[in-house]
Amino acid sequence: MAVTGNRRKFKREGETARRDALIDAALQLMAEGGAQAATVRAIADRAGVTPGLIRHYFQSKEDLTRAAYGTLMDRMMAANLLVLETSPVDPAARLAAFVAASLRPPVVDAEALGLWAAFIHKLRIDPQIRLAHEAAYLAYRDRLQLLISALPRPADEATLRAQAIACNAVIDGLWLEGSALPEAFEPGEIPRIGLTSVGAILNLDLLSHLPKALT
Amino acid sequence: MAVTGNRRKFKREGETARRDALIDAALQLMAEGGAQAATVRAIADRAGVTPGLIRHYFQSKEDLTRAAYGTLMDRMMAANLLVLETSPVDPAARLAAFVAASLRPPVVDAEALGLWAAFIHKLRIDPQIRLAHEAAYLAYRDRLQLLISALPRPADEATLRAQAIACNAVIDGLWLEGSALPEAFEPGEIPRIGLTSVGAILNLDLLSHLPKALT
DNA sequence: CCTGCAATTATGCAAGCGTATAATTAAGTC
DNA sequence: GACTTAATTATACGCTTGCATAATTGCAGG
Repeated sequence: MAVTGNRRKFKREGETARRDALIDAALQLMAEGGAQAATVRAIADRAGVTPGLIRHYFQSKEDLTRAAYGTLMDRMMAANLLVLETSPVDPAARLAAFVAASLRPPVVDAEALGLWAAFIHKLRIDPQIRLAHEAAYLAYRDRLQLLISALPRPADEATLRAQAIACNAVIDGLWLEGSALPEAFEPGEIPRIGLTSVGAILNLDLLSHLPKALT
Repeated sequence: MAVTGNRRKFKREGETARRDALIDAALQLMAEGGAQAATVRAIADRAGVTPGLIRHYFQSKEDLTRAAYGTLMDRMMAANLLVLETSPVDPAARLAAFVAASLRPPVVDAEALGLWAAFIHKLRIDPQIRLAHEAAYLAYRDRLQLLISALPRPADEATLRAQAIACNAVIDGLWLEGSALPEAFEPGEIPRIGLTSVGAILNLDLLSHLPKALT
């Protein structure tokens, strides 16, 4: 990297910029090569700094990892909200758009799956990460349940919960398989099956309610 | 471990026994702590041997890892077959039993999920592991499709495929969430929702066809 | 009994890991 | 422009990793 003489020149950046850069680098590396690829040296290298700087902004590598997971969850949550903001008002169409968006790139993506897998075993060990994961999962499911409850029809709380869990499961399962084995599916097959299945679970036709974003 | 004097006594075992022991140890460790926990020393320690022996039975640690994944896939496949052998003859009841078995311990289990996650990123890198994964996934899905096609009703190939993918996705999604966050669900809720959802996708009542293995 | 061979252990090495600490330097302040 | 301070780099330490190699030892066939 940029070295003149034998000591590296550098520019001072704001704290948040550097923290973000380090977190980004860590997430990228974990997505590409799992947790083992995100070493302090590799992270620093990708962020364009030297390893020691990590310890200046984070108490430990574990601390950086936790911060990275939090950032990841925040981003996913924000992406979901964005989809809802730019989606129709008709309840069925809203739900269809939400489901379809969850079953396409960049959500369905091999690296996204890799990133998720890299954190899985930390869930069981680190209570802080576990809490963040639980909150994110429930937030997504609750959003789904809200979309379902907005449909024009009667529904009690218990079936709403069960339907939200079921729809969430279809989406997660398709996300998982589509990300792990993209070539095992035809183009557009995953969103289509997702809409059909969610529709079957909720007993309504979602495919016809999807805006022209479909292919 | 058992040491007398300063050199460790040992017993000679058959080749397959030692290989199995090493593979078992590797899988256990990966399930508990991810790929990073399965070091050659930890594996050898759990298998009750010294690290050097690994290189006597496997060309490298990567070689052992590949063998471990193959063994894992074989076991899962065998477990699925066993469920089918001890299940009823009525098509709907058979399908119900198969689905329910996939949504209970020991299939739904935090360590099983951890094991799966530990291999995920190797899928993208190692073609051998990727092929094994693809074969196992398609085998499971084909089995599911066969169970669906045995149901007493007309169905063309295309809808059969779509339904198999959808049912597989529900099962995978519920497996994933039930394994990652067991306390987010009531006892028995996951198999019940699984049967209901698969039933909704296939347009039939599976819950009433389940043998008394339900709780 | 003993002899030979393969299974197993012991030892060591080079590389990479996370972390601690000291030396530098960019940039704001007066 | 000297002075200060925090951001950044440089260096080093102890530990762990996968792997290679040499030294042992259990065990089967004479």
